[in-house]
Amino acid sequence: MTTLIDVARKAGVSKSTVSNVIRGNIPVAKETRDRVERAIADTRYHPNVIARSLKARSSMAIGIVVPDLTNPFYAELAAGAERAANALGYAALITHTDCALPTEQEAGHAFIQRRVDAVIIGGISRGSTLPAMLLDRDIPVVVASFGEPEDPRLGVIDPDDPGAMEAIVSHLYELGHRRLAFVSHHLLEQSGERRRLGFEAALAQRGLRSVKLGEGATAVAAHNDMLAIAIIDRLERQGLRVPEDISVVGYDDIPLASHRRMNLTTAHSDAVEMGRRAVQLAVDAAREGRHVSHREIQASP
Amino acid sequence: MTTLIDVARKAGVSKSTVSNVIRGNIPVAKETRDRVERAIADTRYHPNVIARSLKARSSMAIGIVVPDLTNPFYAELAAGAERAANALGYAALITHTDCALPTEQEAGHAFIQRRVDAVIIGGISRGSTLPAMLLDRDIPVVVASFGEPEDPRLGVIDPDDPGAMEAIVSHLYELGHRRLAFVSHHLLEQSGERRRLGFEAALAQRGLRSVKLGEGATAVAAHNDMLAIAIIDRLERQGLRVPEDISVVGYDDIPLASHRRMNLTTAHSDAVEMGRRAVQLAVDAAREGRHVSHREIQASP
DNA sequence: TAAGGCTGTTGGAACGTTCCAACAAGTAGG
DNA sequence: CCTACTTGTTGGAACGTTCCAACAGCCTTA
Repeated sequence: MTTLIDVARKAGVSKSTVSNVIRGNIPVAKETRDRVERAIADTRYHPNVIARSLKARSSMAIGIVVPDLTNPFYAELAAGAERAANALGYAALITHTDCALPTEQEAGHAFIQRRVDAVIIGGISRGSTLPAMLLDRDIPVVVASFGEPEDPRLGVIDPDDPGAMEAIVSHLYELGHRRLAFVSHHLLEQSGERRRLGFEAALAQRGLRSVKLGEGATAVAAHNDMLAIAIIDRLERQGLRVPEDISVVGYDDIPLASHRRMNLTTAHSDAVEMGRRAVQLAVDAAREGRHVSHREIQASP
Repeated sequence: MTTLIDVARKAGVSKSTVSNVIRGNIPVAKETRDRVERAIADTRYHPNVIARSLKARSSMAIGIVVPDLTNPFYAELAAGAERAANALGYAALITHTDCALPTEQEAGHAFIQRRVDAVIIGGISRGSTLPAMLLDRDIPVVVASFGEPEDPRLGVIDPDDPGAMEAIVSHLYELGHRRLAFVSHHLLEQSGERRRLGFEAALAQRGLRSVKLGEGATAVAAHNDMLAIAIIDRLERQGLRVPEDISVVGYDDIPLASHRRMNLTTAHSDAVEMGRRAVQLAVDAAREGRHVSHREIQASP
C-alpha cells in the first residue's frame, strides 16, 4: 500500500508538502499542488487513517451497541446512527449483545481499546456496567430509551413513554377494555420498567390496576412491536382470536405494524431519527471533549 | 488515557518488559510480571489498538456491507458476521448502502483508508465497482449470494438458488398452479437475476414459462421473504385473497415467515450461518495474505 | 543595501505500539 | 579462570501520519 512518502518521492517534494496538499489548510503553490495531485492519482494513494488517528488521538469511529440487530426497531436505530456517523466522517463499530452482561463488557473493552470517540447505546441489560466504564474513560455516551439517567454525564434520547402509554391506555379504555395487561421483554432491558410504569400510571388515572395475561385480560400492551407480534402468534396458536377475544397493542411503529395481516395498533417512535440525533449529540460532545449530559424527549405523535 | 510507558514507569521497568508481559510470547520473571500486572490494573491500562495496528499493519477490523439493515435477512447476515468477527478479535465496520452506487463507493474508500483486513458483502448493486476496488488493493472479499463470480479472486457463499427454486416451483406445481410469476427486488441486486433464472429453469423443465403478475398469475414467487410479505399486503389491499385467489411464496425463511398470520411458504437459507462462514473464510485469507478464491454452496433443506 | 515581510517548502519530533539486537548477570563445563 | 550458554531485560528504530519551527527566496521599503 502506498504511503505519503511514496507520493512525495514521486512528486519530488517533501512529505510535509504532500500532507499540506491533502489537508488543504496550508497554502501550496498551484504548480506544486498539481504535481502532487497527479502523483496521488497515479499511485492510487489513500491516506492511512490508522496513522492519522494515532497522531490526532481520535479514531474517527463511534461504537454502536444494540441488544438485537434482527429487531426492526434496533435495526432502524443502528441504521440511522450508522448513516449519520458516516455522513460526519466517522466509522460505525456495530455490536449486538443479546443483553448479555459479558458481551456488553467485551464490547466496552473493544471500544476502549480501539479508542472510539463516542458510543451510542440502543439498549442494555439492567444493571449494566457499560455506561460507567465508558464514561469513566471520558468517552461520551448517548443512550436511547433509558429514562432518568442515574449518571448525569450520560446523554439520553427518550421516546415519550408516559405519553405513549397514556395514549395506548386511553385507546383501549375507549374500546371498553377494563382488564389490561402489560408484557415486557424477557431480557431485562432498562427501558422495560419505564414503559410498565407509564402504563400503570395511565391505568391508575382511570381507577384501574393492571392484571396478568392469564387472569382474564381483554387487552395486552406489549413492550414493543416485535413482542406484540410474537404474542399474537402465541395467542392465536392457543385458539384465541385477536382482536375479537383479546386485543394486542405494540410500541415502536415498525413498518410491519401497518401490514394488513398485522394491522397492529402501536405508538410511533422514529428509530432512525433517534439514531441520527444520538450520533449528532455524541459527536458534538466528542469534538468539544466533554460528556453529553443532555436529555431529550422524542415526541410520539 | 494511560499508555504502556505510564505502566512501565509505575512498575519500574522498561516499556519492552511491559509489552512482553502483555503479549506473553517472551518469558518474563514471575516477580517482574506480577509487578507489571499490578501496575496495569492500578492504572486501568488498555492497550491502544490503533498504535498496535499501525505497527502491525493490520487493523484487526473487517468491513461488512449490506443493502439494508432493516431487512431481517441482511440483519441476520450482519449479526452472524459481526458475532463471528468479534469472536476472532476483529471489529465489525457495518455499512448499509441501499444499493446506491455512490454509497457503495464511499464505503469502499472508507474501508481502504481504514485498512480493514477483509470485507464481507451481503449484496450490492448490479455492476458495482466495489469488489474490484478492494481486490485490487489486496483486500480479501467474500460475497454472499452472488452467483458465478466474474472475478476469480472473490470468495462466494451461495445459497443453493437453483435447488431452492426447483423446490418452490415443484411445490406450487403440485398444488396445481400453472401460471407462475417471479417478482424481484426493485433495487437491482446481483442475486436477483440468478433466482429468476433458477425459477425459469424449473418452469421450463415442466414445459412452462413465467408470466407477469398482472397477467393472470395464480402464484407468485418473490425474491425474498420481505418482498413476499409486501406483495401479500399489496394484493390483499387490492381485494384479492391470499392464498385462495393467488399464492405467494418467499425465500430466506426469516423468523416472521412462520408467524401464524403470515404462514409463508419459503425456501430456507441460514443467514446467520452464511455471515459466520463468510467471516471465517475472509479472516483465514487475510491472515495468510491471499485472496479467498473459493466458492461454497449453502444447502437449503 | 540592509532590514523586514511575505510565500512556499522542509526536516524532525511526536503519537503508542512491536520487535530486534544487544547486553547484564548468573550458571555450568572444561 | 575462561568460555559458552541461559534467562531476563532493555534501548532504539520503525509503522505513517501531523505540525511546528526554521528556512530559502523574493519583494518592499527606508
